[in-house]
Amino acid sequence: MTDVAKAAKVSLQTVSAVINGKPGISEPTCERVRSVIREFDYHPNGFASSLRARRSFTIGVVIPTITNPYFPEFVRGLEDVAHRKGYSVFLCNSDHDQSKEISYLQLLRRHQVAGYVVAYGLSNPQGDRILAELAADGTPVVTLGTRQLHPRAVTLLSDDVHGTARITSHLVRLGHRRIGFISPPAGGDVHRHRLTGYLGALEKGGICPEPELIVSGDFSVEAGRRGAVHLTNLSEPPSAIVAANDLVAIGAINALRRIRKRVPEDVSVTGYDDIPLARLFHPALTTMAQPVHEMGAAGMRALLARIEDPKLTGEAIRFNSRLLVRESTMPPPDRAG
Amino acid sequence: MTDVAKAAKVSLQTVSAVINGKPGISEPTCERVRSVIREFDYHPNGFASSLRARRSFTIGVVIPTITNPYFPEFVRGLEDVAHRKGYSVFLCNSDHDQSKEISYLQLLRRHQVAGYVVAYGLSNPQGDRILAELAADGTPVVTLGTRQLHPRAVTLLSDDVHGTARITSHLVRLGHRRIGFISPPAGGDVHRHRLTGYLGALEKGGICPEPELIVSGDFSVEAGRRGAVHLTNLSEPPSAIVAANDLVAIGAINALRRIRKRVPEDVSVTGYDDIPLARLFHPALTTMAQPVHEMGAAGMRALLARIEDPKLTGEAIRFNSRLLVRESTMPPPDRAG
DNA sequence: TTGTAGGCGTTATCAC
DNA sequence: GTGATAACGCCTACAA
Repeated sequence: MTDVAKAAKVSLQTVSAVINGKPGISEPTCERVRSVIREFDYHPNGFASSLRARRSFTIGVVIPTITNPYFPEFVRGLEDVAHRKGYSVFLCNSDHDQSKEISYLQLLRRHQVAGYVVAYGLSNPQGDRILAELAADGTPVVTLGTRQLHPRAVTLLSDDVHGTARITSHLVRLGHRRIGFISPPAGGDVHRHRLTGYLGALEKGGICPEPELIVSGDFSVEAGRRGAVHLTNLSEPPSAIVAANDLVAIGAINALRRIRKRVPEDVSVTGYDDIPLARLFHPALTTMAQPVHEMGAAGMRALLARIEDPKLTGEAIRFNSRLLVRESTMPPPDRAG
Repeated sequence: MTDVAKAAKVSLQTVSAVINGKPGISEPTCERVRSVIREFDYHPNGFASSLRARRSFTIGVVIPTITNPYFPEFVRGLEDVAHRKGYSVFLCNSDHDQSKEISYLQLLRRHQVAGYVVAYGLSNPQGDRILAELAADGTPVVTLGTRQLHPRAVTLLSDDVHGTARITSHLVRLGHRRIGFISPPAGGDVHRHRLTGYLGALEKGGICPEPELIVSGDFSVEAGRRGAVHLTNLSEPPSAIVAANDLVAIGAINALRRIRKRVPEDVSVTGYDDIPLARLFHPALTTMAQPVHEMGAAGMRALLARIEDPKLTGEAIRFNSRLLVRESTMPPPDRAG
């Protein structure tokens, strides 16, 4: 920068002003500086400026895994608004690994990111503590999850209880009485909420829940496979399966097909999330659509608002999911069920 | 850090040495410093250290869109090895937008990333120039694409010509004579290579290519839909379709299903890439599997090697794709064709 | 508008 | 092992 200033015969501060588009520089000077910058192929050093300014324009984002198509959509939502406001996103995959999540959080802290977005930090006490500390210190924090970590943090809440109740009820109304449930990872809040919704819907339909119909899983295709196999091996297999998400549903349908069960004729299967491929799948998935992209966008808007104005308090933003009835569900083969 | 040094009654440099795990510090001192760090809840400032050390441990990665499941796999490959060596990844979605790609490249340069990985910078002259400059200056650059940008850059090459020839030949051997082609974005190298492969396979099979069977598209589901509709509306529709990738194939199959064409009974469809869902789809996709994760891992290994030893020269790493015959292809309905 | 001085939090380089 | 001291590249002030 010093060289540029010399070559353009202006002061250092003028160069700085030109680079940062500050007012008070005459047009010809401005142009001359710019041309020298091009000529020297000069590029400002972000470290130095962030160090000095004590602020950065990058947002740290931690998600479990970019490999579940749900998250790319969410990240796009975040990015779209961040980029529009001149911020960029530092994305980290925790891979459902608590220690990795923590090490990324520390990495982000070293990078002095301006704010944090953490999606489904799966009941990680240490990680939660770090985030709560951060929030307490006034660093803007947004979480995608089930509960508010700290009064100053923003939480993106999805209506898991209601959503699961909704899709289970859809099955009940169709006439299903034995409805299997492949659950989210045990121990997490999502698991608890979803289970509550499922049980509530059964109760409302006058169906007595059977423990053997509830199989524990996670959010992977593999969990869907295993769950479906397990459920069909029951002496009295279910006529419908509520899967933890679309990936699980796809895994379940796949396993079912292998053992010559037709979906939905023999057994209905529901997903959750409405990933882009859900409607393209065959059979197209009946699922609860979450406004993922919008959740990301709203989360980033809330985060940036708090970066610009640190006095803003925390809040919980609720998002409603929508039941999408497609091809993977129908009345049970035996309506007498 | 100064505070920590004072409180632990040691010199600044000792604290620095402890943080960076440098040798030459006695165990008790080390422990004392660490405990003070914890007590103060001190966190090193990455800007300052990168500024001073003139190096950073982050790698800039630019991909077209995280929304195509091909890229998450690639990114995971990159990340897995980067993380293992203490580097982190700064991920940017160019969204197939040239100006966005350039602005991200500049952003990364400001962030002084230690190296660049750019995937399919789709024939962006300005972007190519920036990368070539970077490579010329000795900054490690890895591209995933079709040609080497600069003798010092590393290029991850996939065998598009051969791969497309391979999968087209598969269709020819099955007895197909009219084979549609939904192409990658026109004008790009991938387009040219794939087309070459397709035409070569036809020629080898003694089939005269028909321009009307070649429809231009891109890498989206929508392109598959449009392409399939267009092809089936031909007076003599093809009995098989070679799609640009799995997403396109899925779009095509979907459109076909809507107009009551069965896949593969009425028309065979092939994909490319073998995204995770390809084998789960119904019908499971016949496709060319690219070793995407390995490509990412190898790319990052090559990049880190060049960061550690700048004298290393560029190279081209070739990856072979594998034909995976699954359910979406079979002989044409009318073998007389 | 310009020049100069000082400091952001580290690390490198000395001599001790 | 330690303690000073000088950068790293940029920004803010303040006086000119």
